[in-house]
Amino acid sequence: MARESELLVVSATGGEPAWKQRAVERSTRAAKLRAERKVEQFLDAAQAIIVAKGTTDFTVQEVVDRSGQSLRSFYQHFGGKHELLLALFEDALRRSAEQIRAVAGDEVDPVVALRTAVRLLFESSVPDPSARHPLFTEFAPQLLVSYPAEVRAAHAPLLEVLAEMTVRAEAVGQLRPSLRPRRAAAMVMETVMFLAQSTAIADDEGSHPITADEVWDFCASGFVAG
Amino acid sequence: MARESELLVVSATGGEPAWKQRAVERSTRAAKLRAERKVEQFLDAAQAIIVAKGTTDFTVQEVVDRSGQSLRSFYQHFGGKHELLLALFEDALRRSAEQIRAVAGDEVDPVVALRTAVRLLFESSVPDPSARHPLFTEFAPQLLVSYPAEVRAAHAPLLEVLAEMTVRAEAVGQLRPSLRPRRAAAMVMETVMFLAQSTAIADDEGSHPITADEVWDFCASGFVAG
DNA sequence: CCCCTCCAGAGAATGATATTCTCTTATCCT
DNA sequence: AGGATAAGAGAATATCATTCTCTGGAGGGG
Repeated sequence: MARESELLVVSATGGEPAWKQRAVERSTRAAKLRAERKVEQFLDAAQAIIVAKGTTDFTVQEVVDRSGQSLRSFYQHFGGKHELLLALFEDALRRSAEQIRAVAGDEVDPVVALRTAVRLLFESSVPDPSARHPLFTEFAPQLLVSYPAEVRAAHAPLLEVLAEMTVRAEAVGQLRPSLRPRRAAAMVMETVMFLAQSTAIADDEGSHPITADEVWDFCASGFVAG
Repeated sequence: MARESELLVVSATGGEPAWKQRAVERSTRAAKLRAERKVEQFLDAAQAIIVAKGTTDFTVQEVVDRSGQSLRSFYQHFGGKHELLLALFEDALRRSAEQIRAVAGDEVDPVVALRTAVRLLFESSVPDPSARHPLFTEFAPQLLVSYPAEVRAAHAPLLEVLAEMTVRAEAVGQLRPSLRPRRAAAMVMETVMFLAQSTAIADDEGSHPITADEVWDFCASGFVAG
């Protein structure tokens, strides 16, 4: 078996022999590229299905069919449907964070930046059948109960953007003194996303449909000093 | 057939004959009682399973077995599993509303009452494996996407309690002027429940676990005048 | 008292999905 | 080229929810 000589070489060089490292690296890189391509095909297919059906109630089979690949391959790249959803969710949140940073990143007044961020986030999070921004919040709740850690990880980029803003706000004395800035950012993020979600429960009679401005108003007077 | 003479009698008396009305009434009342007993057995069984397993991922079969009844009967009393969940959810929220009213109902200062309400609601909503208060919020998200109207209805009693408080707060000038009181109550309710939910996503490293006081603090400075 | 109807128990049948397995074919690396 | 590895096709399995069929029993009307 090669295993033994490998071990000997390893102990001689303190690692893998260079050629092997290179080979493995090349091999894994190629494999990784292939895998990434495949994964993206699955993600694209799922995304397309979601916008087409306006819901996240798709079957794995649909994704497989649409991506022109096989179940076999799907389960080779994803631990299960939940990983696909998580990937989509993560991606959507990452893009949302980027968008926010792009639009509000160089605003000098941190409170103004936060207002922009809250509005954008709210609008991205409201379950809107118009496809521009994928309705990624619809499945977040389900994931939240089953995979809290992963959801937390997915939230990270967004939390980062908001935290930068609340930190700046604190620095210029615009944050209510008793609040830790990151804590405030987390609460704002979750509040905005969840309130956007909750618009689903109340757009029948004229009473409810909460707006981005209301949400901002509600959050803001919770953490803006004064 | 009896049908024809029934119709004659009906047209003669402007309704059912009294004996028949009574009989039907007695019969339907008995049936209703039986149905209620059955329904409660199912609800109790489900409740017990939830606290036993610490999750809402039970099967209908488990509920049926535990309640000592039959699938047949289950679907005779519930339109589906979701109705069972909804019933449980509704019940839990109703009880929570009652509890809040009992504890904070005769507090003169509406802001103090609201603080009590927020704390109680938060503590009832946090997914805590300790069984005292059933962890009813876990399945709310799933229901929210599928049965928004029913969820809205389930929220009603709680919303009512909070709305009474915000209305009183407004009356004594303790509510931020730009906020409509019922709107504020809705946002507070949803924020508290959702933030309690979100504690699930972050109780690993020492950073997160949000407390009831923090949530109160966050909400309060959003709607208390000044 | 007997029959008849309706309720409900037991559990098999169905249907939808996720997940795994088997066999075979294509692809890539050395 | 040759061997490993990925991947396609799709059957098999597992898990549930939901429905169906058959059956027994209890209560009420004749």
